[in-house]
Parts: sequence; structure tokens; C-alpha cells
Amino acid sequence: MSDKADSSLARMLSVLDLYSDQRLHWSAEDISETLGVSLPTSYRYLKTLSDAGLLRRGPDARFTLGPRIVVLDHFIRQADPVLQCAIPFMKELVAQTGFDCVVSSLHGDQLLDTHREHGTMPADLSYGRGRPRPLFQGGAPKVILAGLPTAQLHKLFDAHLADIGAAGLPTDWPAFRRYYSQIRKNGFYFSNGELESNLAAMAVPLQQADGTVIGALSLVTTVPRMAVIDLGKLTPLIQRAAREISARLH
Amino acid sequence: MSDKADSSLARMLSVLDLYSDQRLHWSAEDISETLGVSLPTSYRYLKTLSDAGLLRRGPDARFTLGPRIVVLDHFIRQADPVLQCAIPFMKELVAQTGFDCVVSSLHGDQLLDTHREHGTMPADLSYGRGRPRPLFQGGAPKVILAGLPTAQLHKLFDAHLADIGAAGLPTDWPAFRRYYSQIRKNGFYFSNGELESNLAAMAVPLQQADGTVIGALSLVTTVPRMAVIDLGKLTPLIQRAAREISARLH
DNA sequence: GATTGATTTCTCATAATAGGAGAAACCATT
DNA sequence: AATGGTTTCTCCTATTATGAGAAATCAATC
Repeated sequence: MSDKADSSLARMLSVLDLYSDQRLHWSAEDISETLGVSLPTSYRYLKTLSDAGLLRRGPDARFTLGPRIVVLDHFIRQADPVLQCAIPFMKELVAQTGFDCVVSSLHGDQLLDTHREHGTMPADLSYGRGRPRPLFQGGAPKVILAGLPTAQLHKLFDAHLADIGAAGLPTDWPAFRRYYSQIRKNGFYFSNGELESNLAAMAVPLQQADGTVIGALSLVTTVPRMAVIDLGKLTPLIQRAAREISARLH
Repeated sequence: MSDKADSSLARMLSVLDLYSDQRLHWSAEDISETLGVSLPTSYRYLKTLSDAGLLRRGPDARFTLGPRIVVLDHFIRQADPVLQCAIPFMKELVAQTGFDCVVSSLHGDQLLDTHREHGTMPADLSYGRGRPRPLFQGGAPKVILAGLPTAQLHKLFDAHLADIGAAGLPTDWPAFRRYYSQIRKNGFYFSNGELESNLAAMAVPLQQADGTVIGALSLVTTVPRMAVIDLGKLTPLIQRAAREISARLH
């Protein structure tokens, strides 16, 4: 479906698609078989990608993701205006609540966590920056989508109808649209065990000067710990932080 | 010098070389000029790289590094055995000293910080994971190079003779070798204002079961704060942590 | 120190396609 | 509707990516 090997350039880059948290070690032969290219070609891809630093030779004649990726992410982080000014406020929220505080944002139709300040929950490496998230479940995606221009939301609606159904959201456009404008009106979304049955989160949008939503700020904790919280007190806390951060995004 | 545009695959990937912390926004026209390719070709590169998620369209018809990089780094972090077991010990060191604690490692001839636990120094985003480091200055690189097999050290020596001279290290091989074996014998390296004039660090190697050095653990703080420290007490502290971490790298 | 087996690169002919030039389509804004 | 800037398309040609198999390299083992 997205196996767009229509050019040799794309075909070479599709090597990167093989890597996931399931599997981070691929031999030339594996790639040759999986991609349906000859072994020398497979080696040529690997050499080119390794020279670019995107891959590197690991032990056992297997190839792993390379150091260049880490460096490039460093560049992205340094240039990310949201990170620059959100972190102090996130730390403060963590200090006040003990919850984890997360910033997420939408890139195309990829939704990612871009930073996490850990509270007193046991830290899990599988969370944190770079974690891909489902588009239609959980607090962060909901407040982000709710802030999208209608046209863009409609595009996502058309492209992911199946996921939308699976997430239990309305599969007709008017109802879908109404669902999100309600969230927008509320100005926050509280999710309780929606994405993971034992986690609860309060999410609010981050917007730049012109009102464009560019991300979400959420406070995450376990369902039982959230159960004793007065949401009427938590909500203004995180909303104020979001306003402060938004105000600083020049 | 390393402008290896010997194949169109490499040429396309060389687009990524343009991105640095100096400049993270490139238009199709910029790239066309800089790489010496036609405008449609430039667009083809950008489209292919964007489809792979390595780039993404920003505002103003300019292209930025893409979300895929963040996701791939997430995979790397999750699979990194050093991170998995070092972090708790790093937190402990930070708690004990108030200093920043950093893990660095060598990939090919790229030396990177791979994690930083912040102490009480003002956190600077430009440090932290993914920060490239000079190979011949500072504590972390020195204990790492000191632990390399002689053959590998010699290779680095040949490839970076100029940098070695610039860093004030011996430029003849026997003396160079001796310099590093001394560090190896010591089991630590204390750098005072070596990389940045106001920072001091104590670094020790991290090794896996067979004795191979796979990284360095360092405690970093300002020169004045380090000046009042009893190194005879600090050294065993960090060495013990390194031993504990090393022991857990199955 | 030779020998094996696995890994990686090379050679070469051919088919595939990347490349440039210019036209055309697209898009947001006026 | 018209403009200016951005992006894609069409087409032809020169480039080069590709596969098959051979050759070279490397790291163990006997």
C-alpha cells in the first residue's frame, strides 16, 4: 500500500522502513530478500546509507540505525521553539502534580510526543520523545485535531476512515466534525483509560499567536491517582501553563 | 573533501548534509544551487526525502528535517542497552553531586553524547543527546580512545593527524600511543577547562563483559565548583557506578 | 600458516531511470 | 479573474542502477 518503490531513490530509502522497535538489525541478505533486490544492490544500498551515517555496521554483519540520526534529532530539538520555552513550565507542572508532563505535535499525519518530563511514575523508556501515537485516541491527538482548520480535518477524516471507526468515533463527517468542535469549545480533553486502560490524561492545546494549534500539552498519570484529583483545579493549572507557553512562541 | 556525489543515490542523501544547527531551512532553489542540480531534480529529491519522512515541508516553501528522524531516534534509544541500565545510576550520581552526568559513545569516528542527566547547573538545550564532540579533547573521548584496541586507535591517528596536532597531542605514533595507554592505566581522566574553559569533568570508561570499552560516563560541572571537590572521593564514586553499569551489560 | 566459510566488493553488459529544459498545473493572495 | 511564486509534468537523452557471477577480503579453525 505504501510500498512506493517507483524510483531507485525511494527504493533505497525504503530500507529505513524495515527498521522498527520490533527489529533493529538487518543483514544484507535479509534486505535483499525482503525488498526483492539482488545481493550486490542490497550491499550498495547499505554502503550508501552507512556513508551517510543513517545506518552503521553492527556486529554479525548486521546493520543498525546510525549515529547520524541522533545528531539530526539534536538539530531538530535545538531549533524547536516549543521545546525551548515549554520545558520550564513542564518542570513546574511536574513539581506541582507529580504527574508526567508531555508535549505532542502533529507532523503531516504523524502524531508524536516530542518531550516528556517525568514525574513520580516509574519512567518507561518506551515513552518519551519520538513515540508515535494513534491519531484518534487519547487526549493529545484530540485537542490537536480539534484545533485544525476544517479542511485539514476533513482530509484526515477521508484518509483514515477505518481507524476512525475502530476508535469508536462517528464515521459520518458532520458528526465527526461536531465531535471535535465540541472539544475545541471545551478547551481541553480529559481521557480516562482511553489509550491505555491504566492511564489517564488531561490535555490542552498549544497555539501560536495567530491561534493555530501546533501541539498539545498533557499531564499523565495512572487512573487511580487521577481519580482523586479535582479536575476543576487541575484544568486551570495546565491551561495557564499552556497560555504562558503559547505567549512565548513569539 | 567528503562530497562523495559519485552516485545519484549519494547525491540525494547529500541533501541531508546541508542541514546543521546553523541552518535548518532550505528551499528547493537553495538546494538546486548548492548541489548544482536542476530545479526539478531538487524537487524530486525533496519529494522523495519527504515521502520517507526524513524531511518535511515547512512554511515559506522551505524544507526542514522531518518527524521520521525523531521516531528513528526513539527506536535507537529503546534498543540501547547502555541507556537501559545506566540511567538509574546516573540519577544517583546527580543526586549525590549535583553535577551533570553524561554518557558518551563512539560510532565509527563520530563521538556523541547519548544521554545527559541534568544536575543543578542551568540546563542548556545545545548539550544533551546527539551533541557531536571533538575526538581529541575532553574527558569522555579520552577514556574511550584509551580503551580502543591498538589497531583501531592507529586508524584514528592516521585519519585525524591534523586535529590531533591542533588539540596539542603528540603527533608521532609511539608518543600518542603512550599518552593513551597512560590514561587507560589510570582508569579515569580529569579534564579541567579542556573543551570549554569554564567546565570541568571527570570521565571513566564503560566496558562490556569482555573488557571492550563501549562508552564513557562523566560528571560535569563548572571549574569553580569542581575546584572545591576532593577528587580522591569523587573518583571512586563514579568508578563504582561505571562498574555497576558495566556489570549489567550482560 | 594454510584452509575453510562467510561476507563484501568488483566487473561488465544491459535495461532502467535520473537528469535537464521548458511547459503546464497548482495555489494562495490580491 | 489575475498575478507571482511554487511545484509537478512531459519528453528525450545520457547516465547509471542493476543482476549474475567472479573475485577479493576477512576471521576463524585446523
